[in-house]
Amino acid sequence: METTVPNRIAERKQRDREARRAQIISAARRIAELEGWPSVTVRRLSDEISYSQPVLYGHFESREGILAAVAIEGFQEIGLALEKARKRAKPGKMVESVASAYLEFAASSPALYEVMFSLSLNIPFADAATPPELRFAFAQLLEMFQGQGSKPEVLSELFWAGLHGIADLTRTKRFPPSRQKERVKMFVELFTFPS
Amino acid sequence: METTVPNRIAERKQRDREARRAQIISAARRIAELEGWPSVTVRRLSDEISYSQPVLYGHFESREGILAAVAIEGFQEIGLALEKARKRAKPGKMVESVASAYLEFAASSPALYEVMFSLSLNIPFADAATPPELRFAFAQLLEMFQGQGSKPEVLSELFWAGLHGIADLTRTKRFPPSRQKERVKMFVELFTFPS
DNA sequence: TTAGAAAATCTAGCAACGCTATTTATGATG
DNA sequence: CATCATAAATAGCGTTGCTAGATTTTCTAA
Repeated sequence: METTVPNRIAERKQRDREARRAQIISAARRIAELEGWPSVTVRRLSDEISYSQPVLYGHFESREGILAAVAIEGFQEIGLALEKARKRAKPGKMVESVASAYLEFAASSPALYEVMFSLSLNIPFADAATPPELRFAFAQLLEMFQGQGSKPEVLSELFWAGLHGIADLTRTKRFPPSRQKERVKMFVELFTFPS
Repeated sequence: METTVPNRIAERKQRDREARRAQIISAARRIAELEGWPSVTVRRLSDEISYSQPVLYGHFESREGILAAVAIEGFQEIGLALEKARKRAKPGKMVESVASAYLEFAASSPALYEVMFSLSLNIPFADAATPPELRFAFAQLLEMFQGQGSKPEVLSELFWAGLHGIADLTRTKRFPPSRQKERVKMFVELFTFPS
């Protein structure tokens, strides 16, 4: 009965640690969304959580490691959003529902979306080291095209590419937001096949 | 007959100036392609052209101004490549030809392609201040869908978005290069309509 | 309760960055 | 040759990501 106390202490320490980690990620995300990623500096983050800079490096390898953690959070959220859109869609409206959810996500958190794809992930997607959050998100798109078509893999890749293209070109001001509704409508038609 | 000599001198100076400007852009592009954009520092560039740093600021407002100039060069080149692909395509193969040319461009100069779209251009695309190179490139896509379909504008936007999505997701390792041929084939089918 | 070990945190500073005020060299003109 | 504008270099400012080493805090055990 002597090891229980140290365990409690260790557990509390770990909870504190995790809370602080979450604080860092949350601060990075908030600042990025308000002022852009260049404003997310290590000094600024250390201010934000009221610790000195080296503490951050006890949680993440580098500044980029922090951005990567934010990106993972983003993939988790978009995965859940797509799953919801897919499952709650009215019959025959799945493609439209998922497409809208995707673009809605990208438009409502532009900085988050930006970091999810600007980070040049050195891990190939097919690799075993690919974060499960990323896999789950893509699985939602795959699921959609399981029944129809001959090549669901390739088809969902193209669906993803199209959505990402629209989101990215809108974010970087290449596409006028004014025609967005028309764009989505026609895009959905492209990916809807007669049964 | 006294103003001819100064004129010649002034002309020579301007030629030198333009040559140096071109040198800067070319060095930036080369370094980026070999080592990535973070290696393209102002100090490195000034070394490369054998001038001190402030000279660079006589040509460009900032480091980002240099990247923007490289990006413009990229849009000019992709515009010409797409035009060529469109004009030389065999009958009925225009979509395939242009799509291949686009992806070929992105794959063969990844750093160049990256800077063309990572730079968050604050000028809206439709704006009068939009660089003509960008306009020309998009005009090639617009031209393709002029005859067919009800909304050529929207259709070419979607075509562009799809290609950009494929290029970007391939560049950031989300798409395995192995399936690329299948992807392009199916993509072309999506944008080919029965006449 | 308290001394000492271990863990956590901070201070201070390095090298590299973008950028610029100031000084120095160059080169055309009277 | 002397003058003066122009072109270029030197040197340095403020900020960045990151880290070695000093310092404080926290836990353990006599």
